[in-house]
Amino acid sequence: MCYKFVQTVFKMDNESKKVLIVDDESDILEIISFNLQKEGFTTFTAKDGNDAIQKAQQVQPDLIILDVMMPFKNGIEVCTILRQHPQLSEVPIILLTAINDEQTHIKGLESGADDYVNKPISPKVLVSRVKSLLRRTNIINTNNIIEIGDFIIDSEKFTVSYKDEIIILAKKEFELFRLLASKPGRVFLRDEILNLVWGSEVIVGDRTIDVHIRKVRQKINVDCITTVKGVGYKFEVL
Amino acid sequence: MCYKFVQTVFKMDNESKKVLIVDDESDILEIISFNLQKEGFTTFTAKDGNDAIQKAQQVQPDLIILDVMMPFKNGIEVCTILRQHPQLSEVPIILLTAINDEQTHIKGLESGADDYVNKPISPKVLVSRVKSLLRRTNIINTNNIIEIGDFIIDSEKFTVSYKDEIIILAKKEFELFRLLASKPGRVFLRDEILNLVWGSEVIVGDRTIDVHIRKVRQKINVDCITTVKGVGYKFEVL
DNA sequence: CAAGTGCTTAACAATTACATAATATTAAGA
DNA sequence: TCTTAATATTATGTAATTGTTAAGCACTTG
Repeated sequence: MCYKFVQTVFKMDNESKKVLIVDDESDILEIISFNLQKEGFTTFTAKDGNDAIQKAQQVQPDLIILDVMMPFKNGIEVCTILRQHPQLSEVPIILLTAINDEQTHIKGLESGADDYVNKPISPKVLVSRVKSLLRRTNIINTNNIIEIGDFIIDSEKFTVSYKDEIIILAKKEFELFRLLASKPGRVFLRDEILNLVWGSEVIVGDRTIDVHIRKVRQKINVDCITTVKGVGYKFEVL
Repeated sequence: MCYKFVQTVFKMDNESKKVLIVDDESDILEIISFNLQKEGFTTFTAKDGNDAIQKAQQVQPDLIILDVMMPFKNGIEVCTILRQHPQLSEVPIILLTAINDEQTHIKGLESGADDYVNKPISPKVLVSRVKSLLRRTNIINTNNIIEIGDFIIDSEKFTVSYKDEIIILAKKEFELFRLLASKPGRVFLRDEILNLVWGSEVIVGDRTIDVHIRKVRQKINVDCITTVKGVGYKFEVL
């Protein structure tokens, strides 16, 4: 039996993704934060370039939104610095730029930004770009196929298959199964499962997990999810 | 991360990309040609609108740079004509416009241009825009023929056929279908679809995607587009 | 200018995922 | 074996998501 899996699978869906927003205007920080949180993202803010770099190191965000026009260090400078940082050089960055500012767009992309959004900001556009960029980068730099035992879990295709048979799981079921299978043998506490699949802000009853486990077990129809009473669940290949 | 990746792929790719430059001032033709060639592009030139259309048919360029102010036919007229041309309707077009000429910008985008660059031209800006636009259009496999299952999707002819039967799709329908079919099995999020088919600055209602999916399904009349609830859509050959 | 096409939206229907409640079952300690 | 806490199972209502249809608008074409 072969064990191929990736660590980044850990942070699963939007629910648990961290976004750092950097702007000197607090109104804008609020608007963006609000809209991203509404979509299940966890947000952090910084109000200038230096602050941004510090916060980025602390929280290790999954994506950074950077205003270009800022005091002390502007967005492009921050971007350049981040790209040279050992732990942050890979973080996707979206720049907020004034419309029609060609020079800035180019400098931005050259300094390593992945995308830019024009001001004035449409929250809908921004959220859409964030999701799209996260998915794009995720697909490019992580192996989204977990192969374990006779199971193949393909996040790109959103499918699970067992010995060439395709099993159709609903969104939550899929995420739950993928989480457990991402670290075979490891026990996930009920709290961990809640955080990673449902997100930290969402409050759901305890029985909800059980019910989803039940559905997965039913659909998978292979005895591979073990209950650890009083603790949680784990995935095991037989 | 994905930046580095794209960059390297690019330099290998540029060699083969053909760019047609249209302007009545020969100095400008030279400057642009020189700078694009330096980056590995193959360039062609035309000095007025009629010439442009003729050359475009001959060389089938991957991208066209069009000056707006030209004798005989201006850039916007040329753009409109190209957009109706069977083989050239999908070629990315960059307009060169006088700065601050909002009316022209608007007309330009309405006539089907993909981007515009203000005069006086900065070669660096222009080259960067060319790359960026090519990258954008490249994601969706333009200029290629996708053959998948019994489908043949021809981006040049703008046609889809299924088992020798030709299916006529409207522009958006075609682009939507092509996007899904370009990566069979892969789920495209609704946000990804919006960004890649409608463009990131456009805001359309949520039901718009559904309606287009419906139309494609109806016209295709083969069950090959699967809904993944809460996630997006995917194309699958059966 | 009438007819046609493509696109978007609104309104409503249909479907499905999900959370919860209620009850049953299991497992471990006394 | 009994007790109890934890989990399993089932059923059900509802909220969220998608499907469908038709209508309106802008633009094109004959």
